[in-house]
Amino acid sequence: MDVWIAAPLPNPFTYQWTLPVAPKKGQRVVVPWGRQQRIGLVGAVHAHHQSGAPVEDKGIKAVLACLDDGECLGPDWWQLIDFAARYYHHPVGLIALEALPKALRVLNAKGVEPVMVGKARSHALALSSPAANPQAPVHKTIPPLNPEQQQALQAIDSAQGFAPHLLYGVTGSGKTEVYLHAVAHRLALGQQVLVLLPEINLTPAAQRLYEERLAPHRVAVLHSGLPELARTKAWFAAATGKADVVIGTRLGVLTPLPRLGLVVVDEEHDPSYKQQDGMRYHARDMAVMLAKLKNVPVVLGSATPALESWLKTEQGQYKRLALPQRAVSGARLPEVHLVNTANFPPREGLTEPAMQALQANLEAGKQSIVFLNRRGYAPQMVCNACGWVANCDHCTAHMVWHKRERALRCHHCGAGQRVPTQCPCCGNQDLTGFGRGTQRIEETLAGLLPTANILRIDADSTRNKGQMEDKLAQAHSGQADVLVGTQMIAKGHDFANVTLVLALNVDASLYSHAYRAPERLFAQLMQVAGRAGRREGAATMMVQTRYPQHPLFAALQAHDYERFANHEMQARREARMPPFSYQATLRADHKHLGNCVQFLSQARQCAEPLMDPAEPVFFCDPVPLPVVRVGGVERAQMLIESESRAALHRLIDAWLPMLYAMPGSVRWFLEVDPVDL
DNA sequence: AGCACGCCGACT
DNA sequence: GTCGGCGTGCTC
Repeated sequence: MDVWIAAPLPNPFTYQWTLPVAPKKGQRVVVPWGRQQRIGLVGAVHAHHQSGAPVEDKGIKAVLACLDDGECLGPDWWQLIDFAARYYHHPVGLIALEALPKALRVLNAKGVEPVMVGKARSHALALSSPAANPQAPVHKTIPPLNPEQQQALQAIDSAQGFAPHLLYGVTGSGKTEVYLHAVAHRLALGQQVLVLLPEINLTPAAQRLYEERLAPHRVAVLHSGLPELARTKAWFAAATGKADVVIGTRLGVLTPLPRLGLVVVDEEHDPSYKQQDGMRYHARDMAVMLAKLKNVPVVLGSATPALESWLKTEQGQYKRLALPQRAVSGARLPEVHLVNTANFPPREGLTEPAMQALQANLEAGKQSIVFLNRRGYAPQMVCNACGWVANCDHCTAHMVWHKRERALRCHHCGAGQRVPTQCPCCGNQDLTGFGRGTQRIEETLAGLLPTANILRIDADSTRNKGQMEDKLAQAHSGQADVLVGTQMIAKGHDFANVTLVLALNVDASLYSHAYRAPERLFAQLMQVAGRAGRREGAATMMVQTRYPQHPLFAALQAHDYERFANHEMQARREARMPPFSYQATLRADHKHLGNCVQFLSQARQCAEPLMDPAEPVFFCDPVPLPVVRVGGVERAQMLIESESRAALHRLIDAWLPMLYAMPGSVRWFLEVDPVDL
């Protein structure tokens, strides 16, 4: 019988089955593996094993124990795992075992667990009660749905079988209300719902909301930040069908959900849905496949849909449901002003008009947001005497100065050190920061607006448990006058009193070599613009830029995603870029870049005889990554492209065994549908 | 991925 | 003289 092990190997291992109970696909088993014992998952059960009769084969080791009845990991789940393995060309064993909580995939030090048959395992881990707070559920007034929301809801509720929807609604148009009603509808049918969110930060508020509105239904939350036991419990609640709503980040899509009736992917355009290590899957795409396999509807929601999703609505593959108005009457999208930095040279990163607007908004008792997608105090620390720059020892990158923490930190490998008191090169003590991050803008604003309460929200200031919630509470209560932050402040939060948004440092994304950079910037600016003017009254957004004539800004000023999407789509169509072509990359990592490049060149040579002129697949030259060295490892990659998805995958399928057979110590992996190249 | 074996530098 | 660095090879 086949057993999958968590190892980067394309094939399962074959074992004998000599246990008294019959084997079943999905069962967790303990097998001898080399010098160790490992937990594996039963894959295909060969015909002669069905009866449970032992096989006389001295060369093959036997399964030592079986740990459960395999009920949790049923055929539906395996279909999704198999799909992921085929589509992302990643080993089944790694995908399947890494999708399980650690407690289920790693043997504990005490030795082999007892044989467990039946549902014993799920009872062993008691579920926590649904609502953590015992007080009576608060029933706030639920806003009535406007006609567009009702129409969208109707479409989702009446959907039967697989039906993908794109809920396209401006920020503040009440997408969440539509989700809640659609979820409630499925719960009433006795089904489970999976709700995916792009970031861990967004889960506490969502959990509160769903629990409050859908009580007494049970809500489980799954993300990588949970303590091990909490994650295991939530996984069991989902996998045994005891949880009705599963709110999760991308890993949630790999959880078994036996009663699944609806999938929701909020902010479906968000690049955080793309896993950036291990199996580099896109959780949104996996969610659509999950819905297809389970034959249930799926709702992708966004104010600025990914071009991939938008194209599918144009081609009729997804049904587009539009929410064109803000749900709160009187709430208006902010007026967008562009401040040309050629005319208003910034001082400490801020232009005169921006400063005046912040000052005026403070005096009016309103809140402002300053958006800057760069954390730390300064992205570089330089010596004013000799020009020395603090670089990371392990990466081809500058160290970022974190003034508050008195540290230099590498944002690529995480290495840190104390801030030097003098230049290590010339001994000069005049070391300064070059460029600006959120800490420095916070400091500048504190000087310029001495009476203002300034709050910084970024990955550094919200690292500790509860800090994010604390900061959000201060923002909501009105205690904070100015919120300085990275994209973290742009996502999902509903700040009632924000009437001014200032966006800094956007120019690098306008003419970037990364072809998706404008799409990303537009989505971020639309999203952060959406934080303002959520209640009645006027609101303003200011963008400091050297390129105010860039077409992206015209679309932003008109709050016109469709104009932007049409423009961008046309450019992609003409350049035969995704979504009009399909891509994969082969990445190679090694201590020496030369070995990476050589490996990729050889890999390309291997692929040559596999080429079919009728279905062209193009191999680009191997190139070093923009940041060549990270953590002491140098990296290169090779882009592979085709206008036929099938042709691309056929080629990779034939190529993969050759890659596995290539000698040498270069670490490699394939990435399908890469988002940043 | 682990985990062993194996061959060269700085230490009790 | 060893401890341990990570290169390389194997796992039914």
